[in-house]
Amino acid sequence: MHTINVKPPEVFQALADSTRIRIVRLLAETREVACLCELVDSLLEPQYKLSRHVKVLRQAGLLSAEKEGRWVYHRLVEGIPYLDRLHEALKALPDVDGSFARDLENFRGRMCLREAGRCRIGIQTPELAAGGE
Amino acid sequence: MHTINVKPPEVFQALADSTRIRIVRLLAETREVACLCELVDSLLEPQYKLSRHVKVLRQAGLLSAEKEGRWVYHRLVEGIPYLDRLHEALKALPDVDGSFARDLENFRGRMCLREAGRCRIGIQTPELAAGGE
DNA sequence: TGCATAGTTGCATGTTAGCGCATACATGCG
DNA sequence: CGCATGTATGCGCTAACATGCAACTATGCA
Repeated sequence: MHTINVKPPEVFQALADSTRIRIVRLLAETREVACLCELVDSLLEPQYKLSRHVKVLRQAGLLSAEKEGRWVYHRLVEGIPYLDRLHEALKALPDVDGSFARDLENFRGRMCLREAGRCRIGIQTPELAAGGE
Repeated sequence: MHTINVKPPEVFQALADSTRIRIVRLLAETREVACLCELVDSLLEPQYKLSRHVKVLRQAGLLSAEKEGRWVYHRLVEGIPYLDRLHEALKALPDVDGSFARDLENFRGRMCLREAGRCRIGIQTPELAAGGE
């Protein structure tokens, strides 16, 4: 079910967007699993937007998704040599304006709201649930 | 003169094209320097096309160029952590259809035509010099 | 069974990107 | 100087992409 066919341009194309880089970078740095609403509260981007970006990453073979009740948890696909090295490259990216540090801080704070290791609340910034800021 | 400002999306965008991946992969694998006509004869793509792609890679900070008479030699930018890891990722890419092996073979063959380590001939496939195949 | 909520997706739109063609620029040689 | 040759680029076209809006699906709880 997972990427048997590797299309390099598609993989890099998937990372050719700042929002998608933020998502992957967050998951690469923390090696965590995250549902969509946790990503929304971390990146402070509209839900439909992140939903679509996550889909692109999944289709490129970078992420895998696992449904759990109403929530869908996303994680990095690991164990594939060129992907693992790509993650290393992402972790080595500089954070000139500190925007990634902010994402990371939001994410860690959001993780604290989990119960029994799972997300039990929804989006905490309502105006992002349907778009707009 | 070199990339002081790092824009991650731009870097990955530069690799989000099969032709550009072929170029970078060739240079990463061989750690060689190559002029444009050598790339044309290796990838068998029109000259104007590779010229433009090389420009994109240069602007993204992945390649550096050095003019030498009529020839312009291109090389990988090395020594920057996230770029070096990106090269590792590229070298770890699978070559399912053997197309990269072909590029590599063409490239090595073309290198044999150098005199004193420099390219002294032009494009050997005339129909590619101005485009068309 | 009905509602709230997590997540997905069709549509319209503005923007960007790659390509082929032709042409222009730059350098070296006779 | 003028031509041959390696390289770069403006133009027009077409296709792909990111986004906002709104509607839709899916799951759990009262």
